[in-house]
Amino acid sequence: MPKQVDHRERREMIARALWRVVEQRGVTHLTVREVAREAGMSHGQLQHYFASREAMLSFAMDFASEQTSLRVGQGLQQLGDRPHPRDVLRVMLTEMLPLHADARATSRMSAAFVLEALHNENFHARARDGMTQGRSLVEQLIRQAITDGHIAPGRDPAAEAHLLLALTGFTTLLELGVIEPQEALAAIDHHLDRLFLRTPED
Amino acid sequence: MPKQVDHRERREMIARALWRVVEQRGVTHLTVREVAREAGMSHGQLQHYFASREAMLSFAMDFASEQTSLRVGQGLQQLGDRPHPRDVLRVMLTEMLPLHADARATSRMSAAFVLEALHNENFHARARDGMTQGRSLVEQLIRQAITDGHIAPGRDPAAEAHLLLALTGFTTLLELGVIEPQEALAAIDHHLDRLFLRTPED
DNA sequence: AGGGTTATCGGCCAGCTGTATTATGTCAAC
DNA sequence: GTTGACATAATACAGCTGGCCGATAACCCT
Repeated sequence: MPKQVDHRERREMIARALWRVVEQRGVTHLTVREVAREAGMSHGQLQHYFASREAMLSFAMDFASEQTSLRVGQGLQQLGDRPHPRDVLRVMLTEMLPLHADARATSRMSAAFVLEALHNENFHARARDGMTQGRSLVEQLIRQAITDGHIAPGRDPAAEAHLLLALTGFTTLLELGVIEPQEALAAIDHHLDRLFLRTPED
Repeated sequence: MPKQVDHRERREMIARALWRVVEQRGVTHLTVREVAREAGMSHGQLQHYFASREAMLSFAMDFASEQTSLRVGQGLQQLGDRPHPRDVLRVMLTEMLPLHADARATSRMSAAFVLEALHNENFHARARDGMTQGRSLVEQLIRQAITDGHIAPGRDPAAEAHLLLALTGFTTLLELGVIEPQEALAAIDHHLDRLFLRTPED
């Protein structure tokens, strides 16, 4: 029944199957055949949508980034107009940590991707650029917050941005069950509480 | 010339070869044959020292933990008697981050190990226990520092311990070249500066 | 209605994987 | 000097890997 098919949609479907394989069975089981099985198709069919394993991985990773950005965007939208920068940072952090099913899938993809990126020039550049962009974003947000009087002027925007990004280190602790989600959230709130000044309008 | 051979020594030599493979070529190239080649022996010989691939990985990981602990211990020794808890935490953090060759090797091993541990019950328990132990250590250190007046009594020891452990998240930023080592160190010092009180005897 | 495109399937391949087995060489003890 | 344990090497093997190709079928357009 080969109707005309939406390739983009099919690829996303395959990418989600790939995420499930990574999440449920681990990177070592990330093979073309296994992904095809998870997606409910033959590996011949899968090759019709991805010419190579690398192309499949590449798409799945980009898609994971997109979906994470999307979740962050949705979280920000719920904060309404002119949200407090503290809440903005909190949304960004919590959506990047494996605190719920969607985030866990993309988080594991990201971890596996980074590990491979260290020995793949193509992947490396993209991972690096993505993170550098995030770093600039956070730093700019902090600068603005200082200007707006939400953060003490003495704080170093670069160092504070680095510290916030480093908090993605909670990922490992959460995944291994060393700490519970609410403990991670409490620690993040502690950190943000000390970063931001208590201003009257809050 | 099969003299009597120190098995432990041989295994450590193989483990270091395994680290080099992981560091230089990536986890995907972590195969019995590749490790044997890196160690300069036939894969038949390697099998004489490790009955299975899993046994080899297991040993290499334990050995990485040991060596990391050793480096931390050496760093602490250089601080002399009764070191300031701030310096103790700084040594622990800096030895866990990929800031020099030895640390980078064990750090990458650890990252690969965690990723696999999520789907291997044996590995999972050991990774979890190791981190839980580290968590307790840091938390106890903070409690003592509060008692000794180095940290404000209002601080939550658990949350502060979690934040410090989360700073291992610098690993990813460093490995990808998003930030430079001195930037990570500066951020860590910023954090420690705010955690500890300035006491007269310092 | 028919020709061209697209979709799907199944099997094939060379290469690599971890493991098991066998053969050969080398030492120490009796 | 023979025996037995140990060390090393080489090979065999079944299974899986990613990539490739041909067959078949379903659709679209003219």
